[in-house]
Amino acid sequence: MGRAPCCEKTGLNKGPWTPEEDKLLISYIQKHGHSNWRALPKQAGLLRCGKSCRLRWINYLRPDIKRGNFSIDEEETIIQLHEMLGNRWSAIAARLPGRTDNEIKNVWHTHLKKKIKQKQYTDSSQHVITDLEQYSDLNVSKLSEREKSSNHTFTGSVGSPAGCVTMSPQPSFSEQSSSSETSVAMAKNNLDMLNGEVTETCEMFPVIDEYFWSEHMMVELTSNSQDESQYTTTDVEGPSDDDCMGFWYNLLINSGGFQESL
DNA sequence: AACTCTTCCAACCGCGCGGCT
DNA sequence: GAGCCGCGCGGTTGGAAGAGT
Repeated sequence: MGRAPCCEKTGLNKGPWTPEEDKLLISYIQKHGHSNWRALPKQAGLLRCGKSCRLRWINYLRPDIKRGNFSIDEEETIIQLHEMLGNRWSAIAARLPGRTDNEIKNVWHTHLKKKIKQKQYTDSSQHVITDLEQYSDLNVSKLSEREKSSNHTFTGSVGSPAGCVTMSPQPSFSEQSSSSETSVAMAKNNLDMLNGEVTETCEMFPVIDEYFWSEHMMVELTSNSQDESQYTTTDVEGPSDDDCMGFWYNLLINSGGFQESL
């Protein structure tokens, strides 16, 4: 049996707060404070659960909330604090007066993460190509053969072992090796997989994508991969399809892969 | 103008922790 | 020590708004 719900759900409002509800909550807290969130909605005449009231107050109605866009300084502070503290949003919020953990979390996921990825992409793209040069026997034509024989399309992230259909949870960039070992290991795993030495799902090798250029960069290698138009990207945040394809070609050309196809 | 896609953010959900009995 | 309860946290989601076609 699971844990009992935090409040009686039936008959309670959910979703966006109305101005009337806001008024009720503000005036109640101004008069009585919020010593007991669970009892508060009833006493304030609100058809909400205590948890919802607390969230509304903390994230939106509190008088010391600073609204509006984050300044550059605030963004840099968040990035620095995130490096130190990780996803401890409340701890980060405690160091940014007027900002809430929820707001910081949202800003991180919508703006800052991309910003960092973009920077890391610029910084790291060159060494990955160099690493793959060392693994120039990665022969992607084997992939085409396997695709033909298995009659299906391999889909994988750039940098992940080819044919890796199931994406495993990704370590954060800080947890990944930033050295050449990672990309060489990935390239080796590609080859091993093509040689049938590993299974098609892979758990151990991190992909470049998450903190490399975008969160969900996927490159589909279709069975007739000679056709340039068959390289497509989906759910891309960041570089355009053209950018991705250019980069992908660079990887293959530099690593000696796809020479037959090209 | 109409439709689709993407982005953003307020709000929800489930879990863990600590205090109390 | 066990069980309950309330609170706080972090992850996730739904839908509105904006951008693109």
